[in-house]
Amino acid sequence: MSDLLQRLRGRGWRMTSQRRVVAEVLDGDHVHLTADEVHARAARLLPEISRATVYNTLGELVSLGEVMEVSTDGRAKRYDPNAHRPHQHLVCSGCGTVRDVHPTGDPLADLPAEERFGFAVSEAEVTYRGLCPSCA
Amino acid sequence: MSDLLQRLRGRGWRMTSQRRVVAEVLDGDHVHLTADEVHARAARLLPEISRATVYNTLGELVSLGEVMEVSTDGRAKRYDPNAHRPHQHLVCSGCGTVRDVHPTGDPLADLPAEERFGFAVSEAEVTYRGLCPSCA
DNA sequence: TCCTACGATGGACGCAGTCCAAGTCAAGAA
DNA sequence: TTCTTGACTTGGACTGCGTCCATCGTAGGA
Repeated sequence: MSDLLQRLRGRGWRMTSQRRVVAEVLDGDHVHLTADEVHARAARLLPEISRATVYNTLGELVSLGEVMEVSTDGRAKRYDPNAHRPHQHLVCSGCGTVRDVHPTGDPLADLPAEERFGFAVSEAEVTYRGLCPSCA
Repeated sequence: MSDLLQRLRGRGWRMTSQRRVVAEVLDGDHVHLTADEVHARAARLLPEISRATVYNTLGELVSLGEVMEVSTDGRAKRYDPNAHRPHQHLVCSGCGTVRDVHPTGDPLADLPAEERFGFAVSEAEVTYRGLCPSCA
């Protein structure tokens, strides 16, 4: 059983086959899937799983901090299982694929106090855009 | 007549009352309105304007580079009339309001070649998140 | 003034996501 | 092991945001 499932059990999750399958799909390869893609992959393992359950489970994983929600364009949100190591995203303007990247430097340091307008700024999200090798 | 309308006319736009009104709404105060908000304000000036027209006009303004599309959360896109001076956005996690900010430093410089994975990276979008004074 | 191609209209449609009432079942209690 | 119960799942309806399309209207050149 994966680390993820163990952590979830430790947090008092009732372990159902649906939740196990969703966690397994996310844990698999570190791609950034949409909810529908997660549903499609989960359904290959557990044909009767419903969309609502996938949405519920993803939402719980996000609020537990186990998964990151990424909205790169105005379309479907993507789910990033790599929530424990801070990182930013590189998005292909052609095909929409998303890669994790680890820039040097802290964008928060680039925002001087007089540009914060009294906000309590807590995080900076950076999205790099460009064309991936196959789209270029 | 505003600069915006003059530029549009110079680009061969057919000047209709609908387009004039949408441009006027965006040119007004530099808030970041959703398409629906633009429609509502436009309808105060021209009651019969349709949603489709507002969406079309906003789309054209974006592709002409006169307006920026900002999607801060997974919900409705917002339209930023300040497209000529490069800037980033500061979003309140409480109420969702968006402010333009001008950070020092270039986030592109923080992404080393070995983190670009062969992508032709052309831009970096930074979203700062935090609580605004009234939400804190 | 007339013509016509570009733009506006509004209603249907599609996708992403949420909600809800009813049914199911994981896991602790006995 | 079986019972019990409340947490979880289901699927279908619904909402919000955005797009599409056939038809109608009109800006602006001839």
